[in-house]
Amino acid sequence: MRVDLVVCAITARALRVVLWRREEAPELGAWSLPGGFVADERESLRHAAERLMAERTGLTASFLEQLFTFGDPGSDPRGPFVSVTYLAVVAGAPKPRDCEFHDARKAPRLAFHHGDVLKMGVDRLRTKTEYSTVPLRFLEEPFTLSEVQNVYEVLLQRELDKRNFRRKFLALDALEETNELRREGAHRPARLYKTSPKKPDLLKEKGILFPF
Amino acid sequence: MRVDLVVCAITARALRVVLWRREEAPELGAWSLPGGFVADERESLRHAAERLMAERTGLTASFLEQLFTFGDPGSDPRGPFVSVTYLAVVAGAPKPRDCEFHDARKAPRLAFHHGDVLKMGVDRLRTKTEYSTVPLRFLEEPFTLSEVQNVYEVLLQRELDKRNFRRKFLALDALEETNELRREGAHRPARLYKTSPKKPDLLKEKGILFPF
DNA sequence: CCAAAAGTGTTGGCGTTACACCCATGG
DNA sequence: CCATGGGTGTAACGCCAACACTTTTGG
Repeated sequence: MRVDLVVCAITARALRVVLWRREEAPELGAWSLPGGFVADERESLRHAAERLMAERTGLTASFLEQLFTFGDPGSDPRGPFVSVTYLAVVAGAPKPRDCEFHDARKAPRLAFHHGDVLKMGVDRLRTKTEYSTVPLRFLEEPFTLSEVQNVYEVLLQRELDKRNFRRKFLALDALEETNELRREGAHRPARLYKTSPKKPDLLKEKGILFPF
Repeated sequence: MRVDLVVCAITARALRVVLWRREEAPELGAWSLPGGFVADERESLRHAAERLMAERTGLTASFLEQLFTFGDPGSDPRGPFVSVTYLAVVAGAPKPRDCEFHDARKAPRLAFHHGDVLKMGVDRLRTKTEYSTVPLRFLEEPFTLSEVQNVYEVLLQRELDKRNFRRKFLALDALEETNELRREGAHRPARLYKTSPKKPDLLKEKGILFPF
């Protein structure tokens, strides 16, 4: 049983995913997603996902969620594998080890079923952006509201109105104001925020969403 | 590798799920979900789900979707299984073979992790009710608008306004009007509808949802 | 004093909700 | 003619989207 990962980060106003160049046949030299095998019958799937993420990329996920389980034996030339896929979000702009971040919209053709997995991961992320605070996981704490808005704009692929975004996002009550300011560059310093400790990602309470 | 099923139907204004009484240890006599093992490495997960559904309940799903893959070896006393779970919807009010429909809100305690699976299935169904036409799969075609409204009311667990429901649901353009009428009982006959052939279940087009 | 990003309120339009009566039929 | 569920339109309200200027800082 395999675990395959869609590992996402946001840098330079674009969504990036970790790709990996295959070093053996079949599809030698093709791009693929990082992944590997569950160690043995005693390892949980989630543990395998965390372990493989560390082993393959050297990164730690700030959000990790099961995506889908592919179990169509004929679809992989390497053998009749079941592939459990995970979506991972990484905070900040780290450097992965032994692999590269690619712009999610300009990803090359991927080996095996990995193109489908990537699409499913990115779609899920974009959908969640509309009704959850998962996008906050792309940021290192503390962060500014402008940084939050930037993450949402990248994921939703459109610009948002600053005043509306701030009013609406603060109303979610998902953030905690700090007294610190970030001063950088020749302009007014920005107030810093942290995620509120005991708030879930889901916003089903009031059907709150982001249809700006 | 196991496949376990949450099989749902709606009868007598309540959501029902198929439960199965275990006939062997451990948990002999306890209620559980229908399921079984994937036949061999050549059988796809979806095929296994369809096959086990037929074998265990004698029913055919009008909607079948993968739910989640449970892979925590310590959680099942029978062994270190991976359990791929599916959500199934059955149209009409059929009689399952060798098992029983229970009211989803009054389900007894279930064996193993099946309580979690049931909750996950019912939650998913209720969530999908708000932004998809999956609930139509509970109906045999052709159906009346009142029957559609009844299904949505059962799933959303509240009453909906008849005029608003009709206007909004017809605007989805997910139904096809037929010229037939259903005449039953001492009242005006109801117009019959079918699902529109080429409409997807998802209504992401216009962010349409059901916050009545 | 200039540039650059942070921060802040109000209004009009549209979509949602609330609401009551007539219609067609069988018995 | 009576009971039963089918079928239909409008008006008030609230929420969403659009919009521009002041503040604070570094250089």
